[in-house]
Amino acid sequence: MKKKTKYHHGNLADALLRAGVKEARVNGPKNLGVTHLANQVHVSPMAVYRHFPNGESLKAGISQQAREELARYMLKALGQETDVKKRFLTIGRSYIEFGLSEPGLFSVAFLDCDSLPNDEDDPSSRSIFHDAILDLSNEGLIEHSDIEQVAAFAWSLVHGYVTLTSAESLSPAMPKPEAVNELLERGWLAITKFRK
Amino acid sequence: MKKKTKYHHGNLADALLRAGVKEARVNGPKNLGVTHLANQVHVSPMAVYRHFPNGESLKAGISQQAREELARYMLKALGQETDVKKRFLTIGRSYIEFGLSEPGLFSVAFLDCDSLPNDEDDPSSRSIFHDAILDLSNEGLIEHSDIEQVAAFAWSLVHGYVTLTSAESLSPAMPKPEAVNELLERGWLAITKFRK
DNA sequence: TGTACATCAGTGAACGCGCGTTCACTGATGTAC
DNA sequence: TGTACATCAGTGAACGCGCGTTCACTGATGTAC
Repeated sequence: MKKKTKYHHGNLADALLRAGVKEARVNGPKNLGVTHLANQVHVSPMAVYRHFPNGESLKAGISQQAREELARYMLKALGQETDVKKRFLTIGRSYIEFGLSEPGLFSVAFLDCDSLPNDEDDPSSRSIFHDAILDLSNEGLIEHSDIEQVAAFAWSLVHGYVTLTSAESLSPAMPKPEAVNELLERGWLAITKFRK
Repeated sequence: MKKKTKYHHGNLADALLRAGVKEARVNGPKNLGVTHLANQVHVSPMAVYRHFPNGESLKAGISQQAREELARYMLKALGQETDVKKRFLTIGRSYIEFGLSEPGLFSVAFLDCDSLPNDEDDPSSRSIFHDAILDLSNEGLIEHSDIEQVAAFAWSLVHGYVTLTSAESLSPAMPKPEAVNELLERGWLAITKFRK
């Protein structure tokens, strides 16, 4: 963090992304422009273009960072838990926890921007959901053919809950804390007990 | 629609809101600023301030319009249907239909802006959900004490589905058309069969 | 019914701002010989 | 090891733009008498 005023910054691309994530944490999607972030990093706006073709791609990079942070949070919450149901509920719960405790990051994560296709081995919340649902299928708790449907159901449920609960102005009565457990148990019921 | 160039516009507030809704339909939340909308209505920007204290409140008004349009769509889909389950599924389905067919309006509807508290008798999607769930309770299909939980569950599910499916860049594999029925049936299961 | 006048609902020019992006440039770095 | 030079990674000034908002203003409308 020392203010070494060297002419060459070192790793400006990373610094810009980190500044963007920091900004996103506080202010959400506002202020993720070229000029503002360049100022944050004490660099002239033009320097940004050495590392990103344009402002949009910088924003996309920040969004990607936010998605990875979400995924890391979920993985950390999962830990070494082996029980398949607990794993599944933890995934949902951690997704919601992250969304509610980091609303700015969460909204930036799902910003609609040109997103670089995910690096194969980067963790993504989508792949975490998917893997867990594969496990459910392997355990015989759901039909193999239901995998996609279950993924859509589970992801929709938790994503919608976060979105609506964060938009304070709109959902005066989204029940907050203990409610999450029941929400997840309901989801679990719908996922494991549904037969066409 | 005739271009009567009278000095006094007649009903500029309405015209601005309608121009905003039109813009929202096409471009979502972008371009809902004072200057742009004033241009659309062929009026000087200053004229806007005769009707709205500032740009933010104009945007809030447009958002409100969008929410009402969603609610009207849902009510129309409900029609005179009396079967309580069909009513409930129709509410979910029409919410999703609206969201997917009018992504711009939908996103503006849930824009996070200073929203005027809803007029009591304006239809709102929230109150439609709530009424239908009251019916479920009256029919004995759910516990009375579960009303809030069920509302959160149902709304989260459909809202999340729309959000994720609309964000094309992020959810390459959200299954689209027939899938909705199964999603709703799953939801119905979780709502009516869950016991604490 | 006619006129005076307050009020209402616009105009049009201007402001300062931050934005994304382009330009020609220069200081620092690394490599070839 | 020393030097010449290409390349890399920044600077700094400038551009045109649309934004929200303020100003002093004027044309149209409606009401009192």
